[in-house]
Amino acid sequence: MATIYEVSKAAGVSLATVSRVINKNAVVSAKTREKVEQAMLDLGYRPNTIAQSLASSKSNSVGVLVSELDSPFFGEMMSGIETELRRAGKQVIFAAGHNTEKIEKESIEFLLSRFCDALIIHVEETPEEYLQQLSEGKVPIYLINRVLDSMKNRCVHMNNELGGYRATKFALDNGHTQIAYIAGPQQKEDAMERLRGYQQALTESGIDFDDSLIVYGDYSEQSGSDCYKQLVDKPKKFSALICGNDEMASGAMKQARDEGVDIPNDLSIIGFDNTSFAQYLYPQLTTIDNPIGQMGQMAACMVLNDVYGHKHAIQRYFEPELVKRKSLIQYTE
Amino acid sequence: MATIYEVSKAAGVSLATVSRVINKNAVVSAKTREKVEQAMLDLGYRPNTIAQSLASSKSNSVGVLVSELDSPFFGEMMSGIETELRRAGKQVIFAAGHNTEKIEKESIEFLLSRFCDALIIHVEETPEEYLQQLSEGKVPIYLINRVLDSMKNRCVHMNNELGGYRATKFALDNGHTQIAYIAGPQQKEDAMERLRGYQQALTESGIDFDDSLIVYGDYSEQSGSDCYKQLVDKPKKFSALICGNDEMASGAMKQARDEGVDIPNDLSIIGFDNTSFAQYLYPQLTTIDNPIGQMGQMAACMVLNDVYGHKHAIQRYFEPELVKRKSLIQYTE
DNA sequence: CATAAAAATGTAAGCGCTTTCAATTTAATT
DNA sequence: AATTAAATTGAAAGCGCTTACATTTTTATG
Repeated sequence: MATIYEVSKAAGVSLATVSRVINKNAVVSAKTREKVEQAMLDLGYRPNTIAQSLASSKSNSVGVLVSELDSPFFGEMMSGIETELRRAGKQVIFAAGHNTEKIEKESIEFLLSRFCDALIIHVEETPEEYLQQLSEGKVPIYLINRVLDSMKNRCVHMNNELGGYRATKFALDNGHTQIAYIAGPQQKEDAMERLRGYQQALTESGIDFDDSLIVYGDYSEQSGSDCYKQLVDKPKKFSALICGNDEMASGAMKQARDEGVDIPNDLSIIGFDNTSFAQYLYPQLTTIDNPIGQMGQMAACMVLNDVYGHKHAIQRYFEPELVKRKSLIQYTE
Repeated sequence: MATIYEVSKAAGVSLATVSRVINKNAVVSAKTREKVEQAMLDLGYRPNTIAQSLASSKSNSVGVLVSELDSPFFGEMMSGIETELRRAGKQVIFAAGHNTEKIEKESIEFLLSRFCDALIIHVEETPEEYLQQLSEGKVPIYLINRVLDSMKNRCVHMNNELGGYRATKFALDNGHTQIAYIAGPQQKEDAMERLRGYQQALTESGIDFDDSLIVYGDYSEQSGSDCYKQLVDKPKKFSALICGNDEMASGAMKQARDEGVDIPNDLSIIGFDNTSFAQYLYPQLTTIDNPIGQMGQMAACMVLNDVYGHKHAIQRYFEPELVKRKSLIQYTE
């Protein structure tokens, strides 16, 4: 592989000049630029990124921490990030935190030890203080779906409450008034926000919401089934069921069907996230789209702007949209 | 950040000695090792991986090319690879090829330009000649689900034919004799292998297989629905349907249900791959497990052995197992 | 034209590590 | 104790690039 030295020889200029045309950061006369470019072409030269990194103390790589690599949700997020960063010639390093504080921390440290220029992270378990402390370090960190006041301009998030609201509003608009809710875990902020949206929509419609129509799962499919059972055991009836995510919606649908209820004719269901399998369910799941891919892309753009001097338009706040499919129909007595 | 130089000062030894204890590749007396280790601890020293790479011309990173980052199948594969490589402190760089020859090539070049020590790739479109040529280059490449004679010992693959055979055998064992098959695209080798397994199982059971019970899709869910329609339009009846992958199985199930057929009571269905959504389907899909996660892990182990001198046990060949769930039942007249 | 200012280019010192080869210390042997 | 072999250690030359600073060339100005 040709080195910058050979290029400089071939073009009859100095190392520094070649470096300048590579990096386009200092002015080089058109004539010499051409000579150099021709030489690079002739030699099939490609800069050694490692040497560039060492000399410039920029690794041109950004670390990304997700909970799981094999999840439709994080898949979309990774895809959004990778597309944007690769277009800019940056390298992306993914690591998985497996929803464990210890592993999340190790992953962050692994990423840092590889001299990432920035970190984009979506973590559940890492305490705020640690993030805080990290954000004061040399490497800028960007948060997805988590907002710390002290670093607001490096957080991108979605309005979960609005999502819960829109799901509920849609059920109400379709004539449902007895609407049950399977919420995510109470200690998760997003779960509580979604639930608040549900409550708000009901209140707004003048419907007293009834605590007995709310149960709490853990976002897993199994818990969706379990919660459904809890719900039907209660005296209170309902014609629509809103779930804190698509997994639980799937579990609830299965359980309901096993108990002989016809979806959507006997019961309407709405999920949340618009995970890729939502359309594989039967009936196809009406749900709230979580624009996680776009959010990932935005985080990437923020990194590109802040760290590499690009000028992308930035959006830090996203609103979830309703995706109408087949699991909810008009309420009929 | 402390450098190796400061460590050497603190320990009262030379740079070379510190380097030796870091890399554990040359003998250092116990006494000096201790001194150095203490110094590293005191200074919170961590080697600069970039400098290490430049000096050793090893980047300690391996590139991985998948078709999509947001796919359950590749998700599992990536997860298997990442787990194994990170345990070894190696960095993984993922790139997506999007099933396009051009992008696959660009991705490979991107990975190469980042000086990966090895490449693990799962590509569909890249022609054999290019892979061939690549494999003759400096950077070793490892193939998943594709076997080139010239580099057999760097390929890991699964017996697709056996998978098709086992699916079909299971249907036969459950009394089905009229078994339809929705195959993947004819130009894909794995699709044809799976189909061959189907044919072999039938032949072995003394059943003439009937070409009119075989239709070809493109592995997408939509094509599963379409193929199902084609199948029922034909005069030939069938009590079981085997699909070349889970997506098409899902499509077929949907279409069948829309036409009023009850699965599995009227029709049994088997998929292939055991994608994560297979258990979200209703009824839960009986399918053939594709151990893609393990295969990824194995590819990682091979890299670790060949490139970094580890000694992992290697398995290059995998057999797919049947996963019994609820979409196939005993045949009853 | 002479001169100063601006633009372009070159020189050379690192970036933090690995590794070859030589020098030194230690252990083994007679 | 002298000699030799083996085991440790150190010195120094890179790895391929960036960049501060110096130098040269070009352009502008009076």
